[in-house]
Amino acid sequence: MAESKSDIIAQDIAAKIQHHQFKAGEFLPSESQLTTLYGSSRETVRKALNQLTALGLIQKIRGKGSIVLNLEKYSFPISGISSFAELNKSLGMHAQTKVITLKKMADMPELFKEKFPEQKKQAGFYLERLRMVNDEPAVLDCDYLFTPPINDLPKEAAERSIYDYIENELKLDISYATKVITVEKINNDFQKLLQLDDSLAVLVASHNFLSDTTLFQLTLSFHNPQKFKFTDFARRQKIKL
Amino acid sequence: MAESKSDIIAQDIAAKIQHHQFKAGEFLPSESQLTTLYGSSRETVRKALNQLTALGLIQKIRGKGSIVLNLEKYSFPISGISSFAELNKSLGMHAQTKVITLKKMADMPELFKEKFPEQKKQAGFYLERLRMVNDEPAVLDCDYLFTPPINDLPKEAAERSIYDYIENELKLDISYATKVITVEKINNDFQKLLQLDDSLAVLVASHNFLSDTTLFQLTLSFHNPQKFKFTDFARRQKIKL
DNA sequence: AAGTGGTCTAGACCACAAT
DNA sequence: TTGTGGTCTAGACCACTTA
Repeated sequence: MAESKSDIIAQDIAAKIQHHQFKAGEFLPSESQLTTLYGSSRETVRKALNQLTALGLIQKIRGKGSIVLNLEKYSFPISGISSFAELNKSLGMHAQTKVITLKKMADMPELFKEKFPEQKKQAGFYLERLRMVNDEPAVLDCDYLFTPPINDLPKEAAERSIYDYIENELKLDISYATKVITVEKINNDFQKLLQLDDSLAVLVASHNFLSDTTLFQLTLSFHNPQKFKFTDFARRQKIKL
Repeated sequence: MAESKSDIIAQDIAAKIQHHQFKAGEFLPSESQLTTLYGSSRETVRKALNQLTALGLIQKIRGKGSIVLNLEKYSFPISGISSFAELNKSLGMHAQTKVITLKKMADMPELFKEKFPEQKKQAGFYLERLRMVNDEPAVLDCDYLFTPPINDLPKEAAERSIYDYIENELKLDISYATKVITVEKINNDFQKLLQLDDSLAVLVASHNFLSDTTLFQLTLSFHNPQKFKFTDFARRQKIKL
């Protein structure tokens, strides 16, 4: 992946925090110590530490040092764009994916036209998957992947991880996403699939982009409200918008 | 405030994007141009651009330039720790805050003990506020502010903005927060206050910290599900956790 | 006074895009 | 080849904490 030196340092320190080699509440080695430890310049070390700060792994305190934050205590943040497959791996849940629909279409299905009215007609793949956690339906994921740049989508990729397929097979660079979380009424079919008593579900709607700003995927995730949990780590904004 | 040079540059460019002086889909001046424009080194300009990248205002493309992203199109992200008062200002909604309860306590109310069972007994201020948007109840905010470091909390501050009070009067440095969003049943009192037909509400529970990692505030925000909307901008994670 | 993080600089070299 | 962003460096100076 051509990782930079600062990424490697960040990765290494992150792993050591995860494995409690650096413990919560304690200080990391000082920047000058890390500089000699990793054989790099101070700015490079600082770049790595800034990544960890943004993730909520550490907090830097001027004059004192970088303290390791207690993640587990406040429910660990799952931010960034994470796919379902990746989520399972990092948490250790018994999860399963059932592909309900996978088909090529000349235009988006009605559901997407309704939820994303600003989108123009475009060919793509429609994918519907039910996510089971501990053998109970938890999430219904509906994806629409635009056909350029996604020209093919094998069923195996849909069952395993489309992000892995897109990044490693198609060599596309997934970069960022905008997400909107709301509570909505859903249709009977979906209600049955999710085995809900009520018609209300949590909807996470997202636009997903490549690094060249191409919109390549729209997603509608319908969550069982009882099982829905979204955690976030946020730093106070310096820049006023 | 002691703003750094890179913060000023970031602020300035952000403002120009907001005012459409730099338009969505177009490129910013190149880094070397910005360097001469702001009379700073390239690394300082890059630091500013990195902030804008993290916020989702721009996307950098190697060999081409930094492109301004279209925020409005995909519902503008309100991330970071934002207070209700600040939110109103940046969006332009007619909003109002009614203080229902404000009292000093020797220990947390039952509701907080239930939702934050890991917390020990500690004195503080309990604050209950109803947020009205367009004259309809939208959010019920319940706060518990620990008494060190919050030793006093005037009613005016609660009505206006406790964050403004904490930062500008008490001179404390609010730094980060962890948030968890779930859907929960609420009690009858809250249901009436929010004028809900159903007993389900969206709960945003947060731990709020100062820059020295002190936990100073717990918040339980109960949202009317019909009016709830949470938007997020997320970049793909390089570091695996 | 010594150690820590915060900021800024000037310059170097690389990778990629456009021509 | 030229211009763009990506990374790294060595050094400087400042602000804060601790002793």
